[in-house]
Order: sequence, then structure tokens, then C-alpha cells
Amino acid sequence: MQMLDAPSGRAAPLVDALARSGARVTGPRRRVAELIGARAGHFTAADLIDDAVRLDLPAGRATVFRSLELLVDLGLVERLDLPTGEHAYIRCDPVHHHHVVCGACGRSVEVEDCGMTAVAREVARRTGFTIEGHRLELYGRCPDCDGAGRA
Amino acid sequence: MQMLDAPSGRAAPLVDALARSGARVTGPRRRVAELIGARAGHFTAADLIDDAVRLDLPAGRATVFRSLELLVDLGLVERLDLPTGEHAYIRCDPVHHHHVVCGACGRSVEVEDCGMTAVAREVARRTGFTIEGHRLELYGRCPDCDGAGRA
DNA sequence: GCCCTTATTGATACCGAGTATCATCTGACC
DNA sequence: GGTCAGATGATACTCGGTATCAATAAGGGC
Repeated sequence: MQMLDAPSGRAAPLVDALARSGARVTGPRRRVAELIGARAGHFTAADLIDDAVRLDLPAGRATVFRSLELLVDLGLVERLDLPTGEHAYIRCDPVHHHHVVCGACGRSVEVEDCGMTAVAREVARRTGFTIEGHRLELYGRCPDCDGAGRA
Repeated sequence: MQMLDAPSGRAAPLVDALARSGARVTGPRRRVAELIGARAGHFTAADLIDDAVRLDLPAGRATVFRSLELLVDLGLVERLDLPTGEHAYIRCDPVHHHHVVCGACGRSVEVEDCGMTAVAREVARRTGFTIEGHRLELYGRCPDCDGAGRA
């Protein structure tokens, strides 16, 4: 018996948000939430599909993609493009922010604003464009990997 | 006879850079340069392949991809991810900069810095990460489309 | 101008991410 | 418990991009 009635701490908020949005809280969706909750840092759809098999939390390929799409729409997961061109997903809070991704371990943290609105304003001034949105991703090394690399 | 010995004004710099880099200046590469030169704004690899057929400037699919990769390496073309998730390419100068893309007409302009280095520094300070690179894309409406929309 | 080496080409097959289809199933409300 | 719209998942497909490999051609040396 899978204890799916008691989703792990990290999966629960996803399940709750799903319920609040009016979407049906189905077995496969719970499992996908569980899989995402078990992940740290960014992951690809393929990662989740592999995990589903490994952890015996069955969810069809199409369902994984559909659930991800749903969670992206709800703002609980964000799609990002790694410098390699790969598409990945990352769990996050539904407020505007950016990601800093560690190229060594894949860990990522969220940062807000940090002066981006000023940058957008400056760009608007220089180009005459009306800026409606932007997308910023920062790449580098997290303190741990940076330290390890130097040691 | 295609006047490929006299590439159009917009294609010539691409061909020159190709020659300077040590790569062979072949017929297909000239043609791809010509196709890119004929394009305004961003375009996909598929666009170029279509153009190649329409304009009777033959270049194989694999060759178009390879030429694009080469030009990306040389910094003459940049790959960008549209908000839709599509991959596109855009012609640009080989200095670090960002793109502002008009969602209505697809036109885009380059902008430099605009305070991004300060943002990166601030992010580094807050997160402890060493920032090695970033990627910023801005979306909005160009002055023309903005004006038309309002009129 | 010709030859030779080697980079390039392109037809083809392949791969992986993501989507469409559609018969079957199931959550949630009555 | 019954009903039915919404969800599922097997399958087949599309599409962007890459690998393979025999054939071709650029361009430096003579």
C-alpha cells in the first residue's frame, strides 16, 4: 500500500494547489507531485518518467507531460532553458523571480528582482519598446561547488 | 548563374567572418549566409530550410544546422528561446548583449549591459554563488506595433 | 593549372522531447 | 451507488536536431 493519502511534506503543497485550482486530484497527479517533491534542483520530464518507473509510482508518459504543463500553468513549476539548450523544469513559488543554477551540481535557488525592473525600464527608454516581460537565468557555481573546486 | 561571388550586403560580413575563422567558404555556406542575410528578425532552422527551397539556394538540412552551429560558435548568430518554448536564431554582433523581441512583428533589437552586471553582482552577493554567465531576453512591443495597437 | 589532402556535404536513418488520438477509466458531485 | 465530464495511457505521430558515411570539392603546394 502506497501511503498516497499522506503525501510527503514537499509534495503536499503541490497537491493542495491542484485541488484549489479546480483540477481533479487523481492518483497519477498525486504521484507526479510526489516525484517532483522528491527532486532537488532542476529536472527534465525524462527524469520524472525514469523516477516513476524506479520508485514504482506509475504515471504514463503523456500524463507526466500533462501534469507538468498543469503545474507550470499554476505557477508551481517553471520551465527553464539550460545553457546547453536542454529544457528542464524546476519547482518554485508562484511569484515573479529568477533562477540561479549551479553548473556543477544542478542546485538552483530563486532570487527576486535584484534590480531587474530598473534594467527593463532602462531598456525601454533606450529602445522605445514597451517591455511586457523578460526572462533571466543566471549560471554559475554554488558556494559548495565553488569551494570544492578551489580546494 | 547565381551571383554568389558577390554576396548581398547583409551576407558579406558572415562570409568574411567564416573565411577569417579558417573554415572553408563553400557554396552551401555562402547560400546559408545569403539566406540569413535576407531575413529580418529571428528565424528558425526550419524557416531557413524552407527559404532554401523557395529561393532555389540549395542547402541540405544537415548543412543548414551545421552552418548555424558554426555561426553560433563564431558569435554571428545567437540562439534564443522564445516565450513559447520555440528555438529561434537571430543574427547579431559578436559582443555580449541581450535581445528585445517584439511579440507582434518579431522584430528584435540588441541592447548592451543596461545594468545587468550590477544585477549579477547583487545576485552573487545575496546567494553566495559565483556567477559565470547569464541569459536575458526581454519581450514586448516595438514602437511601431505599440503605436498601431493603440491607434 | 593540377593534385592531394582533408574538410564539407547531404541522403538517410536515427533520437528524444513533446503532442494528438481515442477507447477506457475514475473522481467528485448528486 | 450512479453518472458523466475530466483524466488516463497506449500508441502513433510530429518536429528539432544529430550521427553516419560515401561522395564531393576547397584550397594550399607544386
